[in-house]
Amino acid sequence: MPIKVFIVDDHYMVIEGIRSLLQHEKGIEWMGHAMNAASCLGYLKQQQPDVILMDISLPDTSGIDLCKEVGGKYPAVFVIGLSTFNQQSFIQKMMDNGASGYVLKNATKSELMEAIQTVANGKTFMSDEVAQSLKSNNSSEMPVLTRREKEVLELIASGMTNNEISQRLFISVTTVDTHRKNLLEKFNAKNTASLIKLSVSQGYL
Amino acid sequence: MPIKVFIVDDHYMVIEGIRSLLQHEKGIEWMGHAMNAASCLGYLKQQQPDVILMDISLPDTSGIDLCKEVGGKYPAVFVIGLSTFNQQSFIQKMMDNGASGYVLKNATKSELMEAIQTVANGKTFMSDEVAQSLKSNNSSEMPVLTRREKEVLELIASGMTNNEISQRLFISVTTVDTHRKNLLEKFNAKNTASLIKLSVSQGYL
DNA sequence: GAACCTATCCCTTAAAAACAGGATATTTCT
DNA sequence: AGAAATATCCTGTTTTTAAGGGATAGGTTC
Repeated sequence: MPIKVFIVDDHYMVIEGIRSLLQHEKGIEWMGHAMNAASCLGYLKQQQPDVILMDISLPDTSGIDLCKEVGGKYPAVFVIGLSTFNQQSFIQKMMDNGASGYVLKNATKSELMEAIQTVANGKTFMSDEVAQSLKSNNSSEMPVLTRREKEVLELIASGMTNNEISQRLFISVTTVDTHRKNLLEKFNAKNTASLIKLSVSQGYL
Repeated sequence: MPIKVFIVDDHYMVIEGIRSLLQHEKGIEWMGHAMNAASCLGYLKQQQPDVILMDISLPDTSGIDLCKEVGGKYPAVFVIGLSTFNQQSFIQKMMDNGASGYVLKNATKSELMEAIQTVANGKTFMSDEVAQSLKSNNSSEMPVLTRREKEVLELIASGMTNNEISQRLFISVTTVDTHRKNLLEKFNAKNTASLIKLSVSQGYL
């Protein structure tokens, strides 16, 4: 029984590439593709593949959120994250949201095949490169932010002062300052400049 | 006479995708691919294609630098920038360095074909989406930074204070402050936070 | 040689952020 | 119900930035 594979990616060339790689593979049944989250969910109402290759960046919802939704509604469908970025932040988020694997877009055919087969069997697959970057950087990376902290962080990045933020959020300046203090601590940042740099590079902004 | 096309991209799936799109196209001669700048330059010593599709992010040199080098050594070879990012910063840099076109990785087959044919005729091609994002964002264009300003910008982002920067660069604190002042003005930023955010998102950091 | 850019330096003042130490509600989870 | 996490608020002090004003010297370009 062949493994049914579906792909969600907004890059036509990547879809085409994967199709050309997998189409004539034994053991793989090519189910088609979607170019955004909505059409993926629409497709899943009709048919369920065994494995979905899912880009993390999609035009409507992010692959990270889509992954969560798919996992909740269709537990039998396994998701493999697909991305250009070998960044622990994205990989971590994707796995936290129920992905069974993560493959970079520079993966070889055999790597991709291995990933699909492994995941279809209910196991977890991660290419060596990815696994390594996760290990090397899992010590103190990626703080967990509260909703409010994220909100404040975004406003800081947009150039607002504590005073302006406090007015926008209807809270006191001292509260904003506390959130700021906590953000600095969570990111282990020395000041605003490094805070913003770190949060952008880790995918928070 | 078919147009000779070569591709430089470190993503196997994209290479595969483009090959599958172009391989059987009339008027296109598929020359092969390179997965990094070095092997691209090596290939060019032997043979010159008419058009190179070039990813902006490569493992060794950036596509932006490679583009410049290719343009200098082989004026008859036209380069089309290829990227996931529809970011004015990259597009601008690529075009400044002599690219004849810019295509996103979600381009359709016909768009890609049009790009190749247009560029092979010595004209410039830009997909609508890209052209639009260039137009929409040319008001707050990319500021031109001096060497010293870039240096200071990086040190600011790393979390150093003016005092620390001045010691590192062996200049006075007031000088650092002036550079900072100029940076804020050039980026039209209100404060450090937005300065860093803008410079990261525009590819300076 | 004049105009222009770059880098350097200086001053002042007010605003903002960092740092240190709290306290008290309100959710949320167990 | 109680613990833990989250959000809120407070009072200080010290350091850092922002924003305003200028000045000088070396280099490049026209």
